[in-house]
Amino acid sequence: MAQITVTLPDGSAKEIPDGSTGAEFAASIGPGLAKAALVVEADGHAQDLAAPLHDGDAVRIVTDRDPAALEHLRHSTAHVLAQAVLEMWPGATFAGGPPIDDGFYYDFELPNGATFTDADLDSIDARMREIIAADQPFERFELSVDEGRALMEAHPYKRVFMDLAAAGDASDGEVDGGTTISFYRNSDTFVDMCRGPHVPSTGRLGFFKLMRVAGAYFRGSEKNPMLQRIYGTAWSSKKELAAYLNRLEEAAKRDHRKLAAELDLVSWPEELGPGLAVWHPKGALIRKIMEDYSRTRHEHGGYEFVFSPHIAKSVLWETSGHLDYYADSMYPPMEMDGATYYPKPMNCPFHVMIYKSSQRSYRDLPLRFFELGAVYRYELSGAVHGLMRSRGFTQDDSHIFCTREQVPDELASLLAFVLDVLRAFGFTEFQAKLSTRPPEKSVGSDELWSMATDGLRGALDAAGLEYVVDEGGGAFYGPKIDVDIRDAIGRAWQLSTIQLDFTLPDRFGLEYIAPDGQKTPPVMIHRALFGSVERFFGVLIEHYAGAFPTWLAPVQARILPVAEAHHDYAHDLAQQLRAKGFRIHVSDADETLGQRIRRSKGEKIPYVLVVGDDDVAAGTVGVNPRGGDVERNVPVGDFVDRLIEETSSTMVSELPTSLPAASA
RNA sequence: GCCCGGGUAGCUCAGACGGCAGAGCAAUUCACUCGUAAUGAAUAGGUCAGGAGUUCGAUUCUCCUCUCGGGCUCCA
Repeated sequence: MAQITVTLPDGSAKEIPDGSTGAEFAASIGPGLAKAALVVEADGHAQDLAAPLHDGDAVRIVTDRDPAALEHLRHSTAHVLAQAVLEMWPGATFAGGPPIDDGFYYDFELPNGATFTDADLDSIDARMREIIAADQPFERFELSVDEGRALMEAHPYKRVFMDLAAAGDASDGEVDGGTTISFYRNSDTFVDMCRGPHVPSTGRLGFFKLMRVAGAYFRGSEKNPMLQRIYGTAWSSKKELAAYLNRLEEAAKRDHRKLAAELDLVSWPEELGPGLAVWHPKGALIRKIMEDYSRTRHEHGGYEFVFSPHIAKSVLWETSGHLDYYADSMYPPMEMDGATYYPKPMNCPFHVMIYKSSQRSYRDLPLRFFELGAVYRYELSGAVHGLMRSRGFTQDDSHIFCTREQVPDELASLLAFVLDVLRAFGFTEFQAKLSTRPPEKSVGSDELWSMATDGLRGALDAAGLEYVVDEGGGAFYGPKIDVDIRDAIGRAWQLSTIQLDFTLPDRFGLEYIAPDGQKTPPVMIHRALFGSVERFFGVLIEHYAGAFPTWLAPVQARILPVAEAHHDYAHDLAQQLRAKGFRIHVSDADETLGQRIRRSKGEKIPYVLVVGDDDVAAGTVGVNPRGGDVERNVPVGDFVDRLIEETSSTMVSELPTSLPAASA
């Protein structure tokens, strides 16, 4: 038999018989590897072990320890899910079922519009485990598009995928080339069109859990029928599965809606309506600290504070373009004195009005307006989510008006400013996203859009921030940079946004007098740093699991007198600490010491101070720090130093008095 | 808005083939005055989300509405 030559990852060449499959190749390397092998990569394309290798392939064996293997495993588990459902619901059809972060899903349509229930998940799970126990091998084969259509005659959604593939649209995947379609069969009763690769057989699977059922539009469009989606998670070991489920529990404990109630921060009374919150004293105090810090930083960073009303006449929103492009998200209008008023969904047009209020010169620029502006957006009822997504929220909104020449420096210093403030709140990891012109619903010339997009790209490069590009994800008036932060348990949250806008200045006829005496349109930069004060607060709650750092904690220390004899000392000490600017509470309630400590710990107060006979005599305190060991007989002065040290970096007197980079 | 699942005391949750609603914590009162995560006793607290229907009788069954959660879509 003729030999072919393949290249191994270490660069060495190996001769194997022509027609050898990946499995035979793996066996020729070593029996241990053959056992661990899931798929091979030939010329960068993962293929399953049953497929033949070709002469000249650069071959790599993917084992179950390889990150890519997890995807194969999840994809294979999705097939097992589909097999189980199709067997259990005769007449059911299926659409797409890809691997995703942490697991997989599969979309189905059940006969007569039937739906899944949670109880179904249990029986589907049981059937899936039977399929896995049967250790069915995954077998790959290829058909032409016509043959494929015939094979999938009972499954219209699959035929849509095939039609898309035949039309050259590979975005829906599961296709080889476009003329030929690959299929995977793992039993007499189940075949799925699929790009693969898969694990060699279903016996390799098993560490999975079906998580939930959900509705999902076919191909993600509201215009398409809604299918029944089943989500699952899958891992390569029992330990990893358990760790994942544990992570979910951990995240649930941090849920800001739960902690907001437990810590008495915010609530959502039914009487107000969905997505509308009231702030309780402790939540409001933290918010005030956040806002004060933000205001001070902005003041030092060369911003000027402005204010604007909550409603404005329709002409403003017509000029801005919001009524043309954003009306779906706006609250309905109010008729008054023969005019039509809308609650504001954005602050921008008001700041534009302030710019327009006088003749501007290039000497005035850049102008940086800042406002904590409440906006109202009619979010779909199914979209509201605690503080993260509400119908009324406060943007820490800034609009910068500058010349085209100033844009690069301004953007660069802006990004640096944003990251610096986020770091002060304890975030250290960032991920940026550059969003470009939307395919529909946008204004402005191509030339302006590409100039604006290049400007943002330059700022990202200057900041040395890694970014991904979201094609078509921009606002209707311009491209944008979004900055995601990563929280303490690794989740990403979208917060800051920087949007470049050549359009609004044009629509409102903004201008400044350039050095040459010509009237010139300024460039406008929209920027939110927290994004929304509400969402940022929600993220902070989850990031810190409610245990706010001392500078943000609503109560920084609670003093507990051991007995009545120590009450005076406790209150004197509290006055002394308050005089230094700290937030101190005394609990001399008629409760045992243990009870009061327990309550204080539940409130996640940074320091519990216990004072008794020893302390009254020596001028000391017993310090019980959050998450630390008790220290007895600490001199009061030492404790004050500790508080000062923990809070000084965010105290107003210590804040930077200029922008952190460029443009000074 | 669409699909699925919930809503019982301030909170966490039991409960009932349809027959006067239950616990723990919290609250209030009394006693206890206490050195590092729950002192004891007593009291009060609910139109079982709202409305309609079926029924002798509905918190329980059916329908509608509101609302919350998980998704889809969207988004700061």
